[in-house]
Amino acid sequence: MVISEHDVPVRAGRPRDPACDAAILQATLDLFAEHGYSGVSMDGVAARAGVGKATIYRRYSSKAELVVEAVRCGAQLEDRLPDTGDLRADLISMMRPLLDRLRGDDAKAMVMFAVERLREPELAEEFDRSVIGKKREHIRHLVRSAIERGDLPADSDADLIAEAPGAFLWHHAIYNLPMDDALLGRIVDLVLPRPT
Amino acid sequence: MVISEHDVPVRAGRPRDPACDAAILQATLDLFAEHGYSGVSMDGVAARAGVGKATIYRRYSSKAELVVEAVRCGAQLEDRLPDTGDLRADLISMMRPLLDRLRGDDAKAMVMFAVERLREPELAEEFDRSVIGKKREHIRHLVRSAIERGDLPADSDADLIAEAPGAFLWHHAIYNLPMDDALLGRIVDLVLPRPT
Amino acid sequence: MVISEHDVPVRAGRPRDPACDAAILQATLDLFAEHGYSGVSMDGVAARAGVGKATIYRRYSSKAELVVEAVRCGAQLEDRLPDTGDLRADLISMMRPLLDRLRGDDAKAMVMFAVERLREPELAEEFDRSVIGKKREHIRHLVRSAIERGDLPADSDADLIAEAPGAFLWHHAIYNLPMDDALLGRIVDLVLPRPT
Amino acid sequence: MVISEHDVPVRAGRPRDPACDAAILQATLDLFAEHGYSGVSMDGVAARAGVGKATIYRRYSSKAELVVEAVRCGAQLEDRLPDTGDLRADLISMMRPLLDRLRGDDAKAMVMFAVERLREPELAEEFDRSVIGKKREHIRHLVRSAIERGDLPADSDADLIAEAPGAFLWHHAIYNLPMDDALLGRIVDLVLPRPT
DNA sequence: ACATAAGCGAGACGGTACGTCTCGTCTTCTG
DNA sequence: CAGAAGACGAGACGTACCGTCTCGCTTATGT
Repeated sequence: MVISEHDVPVRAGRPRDPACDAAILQATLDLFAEHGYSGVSMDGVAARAGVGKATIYRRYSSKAELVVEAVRCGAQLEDRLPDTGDLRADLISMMRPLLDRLRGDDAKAMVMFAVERLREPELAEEFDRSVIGKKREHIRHLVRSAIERGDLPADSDADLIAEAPGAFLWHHAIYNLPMDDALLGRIVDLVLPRPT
Repeated sequence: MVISEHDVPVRAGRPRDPACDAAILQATLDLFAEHGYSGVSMDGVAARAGVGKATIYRRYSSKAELVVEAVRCGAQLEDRLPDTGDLRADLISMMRPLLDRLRGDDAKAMVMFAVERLREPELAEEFDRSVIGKKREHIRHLVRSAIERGDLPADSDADLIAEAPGAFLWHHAIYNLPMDDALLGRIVDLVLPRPT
Repeated sequence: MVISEHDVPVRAGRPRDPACDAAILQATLDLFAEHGYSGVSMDGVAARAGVGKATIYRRYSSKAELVVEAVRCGAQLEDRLPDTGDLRADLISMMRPLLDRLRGDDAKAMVMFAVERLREPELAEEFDRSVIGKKREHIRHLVRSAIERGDLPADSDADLIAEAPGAFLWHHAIYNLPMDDALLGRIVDLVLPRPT
Repeated sequence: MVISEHDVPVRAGRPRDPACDAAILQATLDLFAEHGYSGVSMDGVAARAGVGKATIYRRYSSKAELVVEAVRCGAQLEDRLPDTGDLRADLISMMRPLLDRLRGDDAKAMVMFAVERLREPELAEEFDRSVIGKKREHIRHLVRSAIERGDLPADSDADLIAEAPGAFLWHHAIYNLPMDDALLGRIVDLVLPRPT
């Protein structure tokens, strides 16, 4: 029996040092958190990571790409998709992790990531498909289920409701509007009919 | 006899050349639309406008300020702030120009501006103060008036309603969701109680 | 009467700062003398001269060009061309300044200059015509005069004798052979018949 | 039983590949002739020779050493050192190969090598020790022998005569002076007393 | 009427970051 | 173990840009 040798192409030469990967990303995240995007300099990252500049450019072809990747990796964007039958609760529990991140230390990083998403079409597609898309589709599914159950009027605008969580949370994050815990409730109150 | 010394301060010496103002802003807008914020360079603007750099810095104290002003002026963001007493109509009429621009040829520039706003903290403050702030405040005023008139329940979330137009429109623009004329109606339908 | 305004083209803009010219050349010479060609770095020159790198590159398009020019200017290559009727004395007095320079602190710089001469054909022509050429031609003239006077045999190889001073001195300098005062006498003794 | 451990040290393991030696030197010479010393890069040599960089550094400890060796081997600078008892003939026969090379296709490489020798101190030492030194010393030996034989006056300047061939030939090559066959005779005629 | 204050085009200046390149070493895998 | 491939730390190179600063000239005002 032959093991498929195409899966890992067995690259010749010395393999990339994983410790460098980590050091670079960590240094980038640190500098980014401390001084913002323009405060990240390649020489700075290299120095802080104890790494040559070439070692960075071997992995990322530009500062923008480096920062995006650092943030993406640093902020593990994987969420659960709940479906309990209680639309309000499901929506709130889906919004919660995003709210937390947009409120925490990673906020800048998150926003930065959203920014680069727009500058790199490929990144956008990948991101939308794998992260945003699923959540949006799941919310649409939840809303339609609620309509079928009779919890929501038949003429509810499922599509627009599905956009509301992302739209409001990002909007608040971007414009530095208050991001307290009550916000989630206010959002569902606004876009869903009050339960009688 | 009264000398109006406040209106136009009657500066001595040669007055600023209005043609320069126009040339500078136009060159800035062109470069911004073509290459984004970082593609705008002061030397580039000066060259394209046929103007010395000092002439630019005499008007704007930094690149961020210049770009903000250029986009603001170029996109005519000084919209009318209607107050007819019909909240639905007022909201729709306030959203219309933004929708049109986000749909039109300037869409790219608008989105890029929003993007760059996030990359450069200096840009963000400028933008928020001069562009966003007034509209948001006006919508809040409209909603509160509607509540006072009894057109809206007393417990309506005026603040959140005021965010809805911007939040949804930008969200749709950024994620390439449909931007048809019906969108405006759907938004107000979602966040305002249906008129009985 | 109209002064011809074409002579000095009245360049627009701020004129180059002569203090920078001086500072740059001096810093270059210093570093070159201390650490050799590879010890000259553009950042180092800039720092030592208290000048931005752009200010250097505005004047010299590369490190090589900068160093050549620094050496050329620093080592004022203008010599007298004596003609006393005493060939031995004339030759020695023509060799003396070159010997001194090749022996002194500028030695490295001189050699360096000779090197760059070979790398840049244009520089070579200019140099040969204005500096080397004249001296070589003058020596040929002196030798021919000596032959006419009968101080030298009629079949003397004037051309080769004219090369001897340069050939030997540079050879000694390049190969770190002794450059004492006696050398000049030894050279003329070798290539000129001993006076009886 | 005696094991000859001195002649070929009988190294354990795989022996060095002679094909690598050749490929490395050839690639180095090619690059050197085409782009000069600074145009030779270790990565470039490795790529062109189809060889790993370690394979080069196992043979030569630095770029300077590699280039020196390449030029020395390529130009076959290990000339014979004749000693026939006829000083004129010996000198001419020692100059001949250098003249030929300085006239031939390798002229550029030779001159460039001499040039680069001066730019990189490391190069200079290598070159002088291994190439120049031996020949100079041999000529000195020949001249002293001629003096002992009485073919040359006792007060002849052996050291300076020993420099003449190199000094004049390189001087002519560098300054594009005529390099015809007669040159060799003219040089010995100038620095050696005519045979009566 | 003419000095003076300011605007203007051009471009030099100090500083800083970028992205590329090379050197000489180190690390892996294959023959 | 040699060799091919190539990653690694260090650091110089030459470019681009920012925001400031001179130049020499032009244009209004105000006395």
